[in-house]
Amino acid sequence: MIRTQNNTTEQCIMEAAEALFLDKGYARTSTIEIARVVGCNQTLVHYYFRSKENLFKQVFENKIKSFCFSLLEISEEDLPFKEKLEKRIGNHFDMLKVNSKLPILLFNEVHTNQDLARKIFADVGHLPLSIIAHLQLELDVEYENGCICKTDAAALLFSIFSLNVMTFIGSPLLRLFAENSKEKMDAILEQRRAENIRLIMNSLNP
Amino acid sequence: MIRTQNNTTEQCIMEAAEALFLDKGYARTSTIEIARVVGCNQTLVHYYFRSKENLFKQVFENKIKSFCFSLLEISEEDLPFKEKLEKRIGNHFDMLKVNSKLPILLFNEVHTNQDLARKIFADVGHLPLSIIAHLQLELDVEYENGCICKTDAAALLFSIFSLNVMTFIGSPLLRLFAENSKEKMDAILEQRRAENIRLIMNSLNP
DNA sequence: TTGCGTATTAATAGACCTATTAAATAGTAT
DNA sequence: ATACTATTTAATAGGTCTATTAATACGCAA
Repeated sequence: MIRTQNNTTEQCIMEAAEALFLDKGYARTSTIEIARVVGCNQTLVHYYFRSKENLFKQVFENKIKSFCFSLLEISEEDLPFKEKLEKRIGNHFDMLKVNSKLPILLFNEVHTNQDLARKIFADVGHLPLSIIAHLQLELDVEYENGCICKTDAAALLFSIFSLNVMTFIGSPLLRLFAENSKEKMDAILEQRRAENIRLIMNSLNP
Repeated sequence: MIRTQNNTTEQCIMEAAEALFLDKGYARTSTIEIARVVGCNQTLVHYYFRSKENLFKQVFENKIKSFCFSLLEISEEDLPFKEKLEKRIGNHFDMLKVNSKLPILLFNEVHTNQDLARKIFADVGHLPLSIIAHLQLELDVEYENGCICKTDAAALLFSIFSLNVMTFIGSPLLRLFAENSKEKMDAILEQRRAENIRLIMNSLNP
């Protein structure tokens, strides 16, 4: 058995599985291939994780949580509302940048594999409506003070989510403009980050 | 053989294939299942289309073209720039609404099945940069006239694309708010349509 | 060393999938 | 009817996949 790290076999399997699932999706990734990457027998994948589905759930459980809630987390800092929001949008973008292949994977499973999706998101639980309500309160205060226009919290969050997530789901399109240069691609992503923030902040103007 | 329409078998296969591909993705759809839906022998799928890949390409060839270029088509009407743009965003949204499952299917294939993606998009050809350049000219004129802020055409198109497409890729999220009511879901989509237009038009303000 | 639990392997059952082949049937023109 | 073509079917080769089973190697405590 050849291991890439000095990790346990179990960890190696999870790492290989994560990379392959992100690259090729759930359906196109086989336990045999995961084992091949790790350099172990395919039986071990089932020995440690019992089933492919279970492996998937264990690998992405935490990532899914942070993916779902990263936009909703309340920042601790006591900054003016608009600065806090700008930071929040940027943080969300940055989180996506280090998990750039996660959105398409998750949304594809949700759309095409309802069964798996239900099992996965059962653990994640329901949307924390209280947090959205909290943001709504903040927005209402800003509105009363004439700082922003009347704004629906859920709609605002979905707009932020759309712009940020689509940057990475649509990355093949952006790559057409990057001409295979990693530097150009990074520059384009930076532009998108700034543009997404600008678009949202602009939309709040009274 | 049971046919749902008085179409030819070939058409029935294409229709069933389209529905199944959109529902379950390429990898999870089998030619056997397509045949089962049509009510014919699985061999017929290969008789008419030679391979699953070929069937996929034939089924989606036209839809892919319109998906790629719908945002780029130049409207014939001679309206003021801003009205033309508003219409364009709305038209793009409406096109997506009647093909709501197409975006996740296509982006998933592009991300997870480079091979198929290359074959598909070879036919679609390259981005018509000339059209983007044409939009840039219009934007520059508007800017000179002080009607809008300095705006990059490609960035603007990507923002519109992001907001509109993500409405449908992210529809499972929106559904959480619709509480299984078709009417509520339609209302939410209408809100998103208006909100996407508002966001983009707002972003152009000088 | 023996014994025992853990880790690993080979072998394989049982499904399902794509694609091909050869044969049967339906349809149509002569 | 006959012959020819188009359509449809059954059978199956050949592949891959998930998961299980039984056997082997390893590590370590007694």
